[in-house]
Amino acid sequence: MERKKRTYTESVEKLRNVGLKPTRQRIALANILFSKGFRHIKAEDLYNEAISENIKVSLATIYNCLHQFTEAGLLREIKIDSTCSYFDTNLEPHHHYYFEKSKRVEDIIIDYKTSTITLPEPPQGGKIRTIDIVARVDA
Amino acid sequence: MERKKRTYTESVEKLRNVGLKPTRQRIALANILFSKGFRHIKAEDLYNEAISENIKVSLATIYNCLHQFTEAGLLREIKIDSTCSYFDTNLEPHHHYYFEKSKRVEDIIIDYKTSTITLPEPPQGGKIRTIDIVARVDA
DNA sequence: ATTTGTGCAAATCGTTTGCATCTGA
DNA sequence: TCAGATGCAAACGATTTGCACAAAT
Repeated sequence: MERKKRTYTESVEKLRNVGLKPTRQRIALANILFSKGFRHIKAEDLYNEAISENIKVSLATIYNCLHQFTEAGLLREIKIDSTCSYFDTNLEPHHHYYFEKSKRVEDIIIDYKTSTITLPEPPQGGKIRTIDIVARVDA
Repeated sequence: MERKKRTYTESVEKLRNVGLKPTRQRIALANILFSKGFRHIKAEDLYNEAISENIKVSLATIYNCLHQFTEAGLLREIKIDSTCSYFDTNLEPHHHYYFEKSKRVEDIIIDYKTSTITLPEPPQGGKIRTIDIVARVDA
């Protein structure tokens, strides 16, 4: 009970900090997303999890929130599979394993002591926003 | 005329080599894909290009062929954007710039003299099939 | 002749949108 | 109060599927 209350307060704070009004649904989703370690989650999964916790929320709101959280810098969207989007709660620079059979995503922490990537300048003077590395695993 | 005929024959050969029956549509699509340098193409684009060259083909066949070509090792599918798939005619190991505004894809040839990537072992004993590197450019 | 490919239209799937209703400050 | 959030169902766009017809060997 105490723990639950603390999680709730933390979610409210987190939302306020990024300028999002702490509504029932946003608080509940933030609780799910941020209270038990790093996660890679699909909209559908988050929806099911919310429903199974008796949170009254629609799929449209799930999508809205995921995008709002991403824009606010609470999540990072990862594009791995053309059939669906994943959202990552780990904001630190890191990369991913993608298990193609189980469609699961897992973090890779690259050791930059033994890794260097040198890219040529992008043509047309654009700035590189991110570099995504995905190791696709046959499992 | 002579050049056209040679391209045609080459496409027929190429299809036979990978065990695909050289039908009108497959030959025509192979001509488009493989006769003018490396390309990154979407199903829709290939369809439009085919139509504008008066090739009688349906979108369903475009998808069939792209997948058959990919399985046969003539193309490589690249997953960059969750809204659509790209197919790359360059089979050499290389990576990509993705211009997010124009949704264009361009090759990066990484210089492995100055780049090394060391990944930890994938968990669960799966084998790494490919490593995809996408530099997302704000242009 | 027999196998294989193709076209079409309908179905599917993840995601987005429009709009009426509700909620939080 | 009242801007902003939510729910619902319908719209969407890329891709796939089922099945009758056509083409390649």
